[in-house]
Amino acid sequence: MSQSSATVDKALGLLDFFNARRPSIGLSELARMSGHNKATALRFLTALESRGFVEQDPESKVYHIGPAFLRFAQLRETSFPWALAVEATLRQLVDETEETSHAAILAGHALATIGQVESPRSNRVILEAGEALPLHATASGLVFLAHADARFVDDFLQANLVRYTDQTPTDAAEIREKFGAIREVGYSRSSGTYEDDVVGFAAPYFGPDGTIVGTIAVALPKVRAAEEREAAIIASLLRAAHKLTTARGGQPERATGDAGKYRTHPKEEPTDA
Amino acid sequence: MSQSSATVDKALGLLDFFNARRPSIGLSELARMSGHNKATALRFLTALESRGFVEQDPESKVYHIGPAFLRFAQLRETSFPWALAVEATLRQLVDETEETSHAAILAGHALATIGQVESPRSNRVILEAGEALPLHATASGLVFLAHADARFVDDFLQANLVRYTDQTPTDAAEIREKFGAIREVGYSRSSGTYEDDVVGFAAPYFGPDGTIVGTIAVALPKVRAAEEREAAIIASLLRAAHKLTTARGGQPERATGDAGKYRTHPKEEPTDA
DNA sequence: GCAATTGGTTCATTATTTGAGCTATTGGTT
DNA sequence: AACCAATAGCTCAAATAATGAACCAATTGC
Repeated sequence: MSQSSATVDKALGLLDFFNARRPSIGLSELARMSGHNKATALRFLTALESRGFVEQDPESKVYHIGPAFLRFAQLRETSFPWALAVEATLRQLVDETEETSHAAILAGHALATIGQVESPRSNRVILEAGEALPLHATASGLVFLAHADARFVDDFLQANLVRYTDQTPTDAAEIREKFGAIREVGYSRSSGTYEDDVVGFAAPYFGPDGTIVGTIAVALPKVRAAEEREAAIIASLLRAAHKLTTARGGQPERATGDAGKYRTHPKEEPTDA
Repeated sequence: MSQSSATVDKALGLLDFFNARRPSIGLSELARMSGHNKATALRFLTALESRGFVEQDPESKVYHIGPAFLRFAQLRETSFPWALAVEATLRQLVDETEETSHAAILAGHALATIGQVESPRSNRVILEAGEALPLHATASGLVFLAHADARFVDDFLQANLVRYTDQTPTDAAEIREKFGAIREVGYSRSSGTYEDDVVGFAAPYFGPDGTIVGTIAVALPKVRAAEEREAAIIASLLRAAHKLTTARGGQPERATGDAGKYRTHPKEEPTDA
């Protein structure tokens, strides 16, 4: 097994408890949420704070996401200016579909939203900015898994699959069954698996070597998901995904693409042979 | 001394080795740069990677800043939407001065650039995006120190002060001497202390409780720093800083998110009384 | 072919993290 | 005012996790 610092991982894990609905968290609360001892949580927070990854309000003592992220996000954008190109594509996709669209790439074991453009309609789906999308409960996640390397999928599916709604699939085998069809048609559709009353479509875009890079998706209120609209949305979506693939010099999918570092078939047989 | 996890701090410190000039680093190289053992560096990188803080190119094996930063930067911006307002102010400042301007806030023990607008002139100063500005060697840093809490200043000045150019002040006492004058006039000027041939002006902006939040600055090639231009630039700069200060007074939501825990004037006298 | 890189792994030694329990402070209730 | 229940933060012995020298295996340049 590949090594990894447990302490560092735990500390970084604290950051995942912050989200748009909960931008500020106190020490005891965070310790309770994360299951760590208060002293431990404090030590982590202090370390994170000294590097600007969290910030503490001097009055209320609560912690929130720090300014260092602005710095590194800038850095990443200048080195690999994706988000901007993605933004343009999303905008066009919204023009065509009139529904909220977003793009994501893999960050750890969930998808990180790297851009979002909202529908012009008043009744629209809104993603929380900076939200981490669960792989098994969203159209984006499923389409990603369907194109990801087998080992990555195995790793992920054996973890606990959170049930967000009655529709959320939590059985690994059941999820695997969808992959074939998704790869076949080039997109995935999900309905109410993450949020009730929301339908999502997602398609993958690929890197130069045919590996999946990320996903682009359209989300709309279930009430607007009439059949003929869906066809049009899917057409636009696939066009947008193709655009992202080629914009990066990517190749439209190899038979079984792999996700990042996870090779489909390593030279040696995997450990558990 | 306040506690903090040494391991976590070391791991996070690795990220500081990435910058615009060096967006990708290999394992051995990073181990050498950071002074850590290869095995240690690898464990840290693996932990960072699993959370999306770094990303590894599957071909070349080099590491670079990961996508998680895009996610958290979005999150921070929605909770504390600064960068956008700052951007507008910067743009106006560049309109008036025709010189590159930028704004920063404290992130750990350096200033994080949260926005930059470049001069329209062909010979202009360009900041590396996502650069961390050293507190002792830049106009922004000095003006920040001049308004920061005494304890914070003590902490910082007793660390090693890197010499970037012949002009870089590295003597703590010498640096302290400037603070009075800076507070007096409301801005700081530096010339060639970080980069040769660059002159910088910086002014502070404050939170609702009078603590310093961040700095706004103008940087120009030394050859253009004629006296009458300087006066105009300073006037514009102070106006811009004032705008940022007042703009934050009418912030919706609770007035959180200031430059860390350091009060300008603590109730008690600082430690070295 | 050889030499010098690289990324990644192993395992005994060592230093670090850990957490129950402590203090101090704040805010709300009677 | 006294009291209670939260909070943030600190201490120190016990347990655990980090560490690093030596070791592969694979490239790369000669």
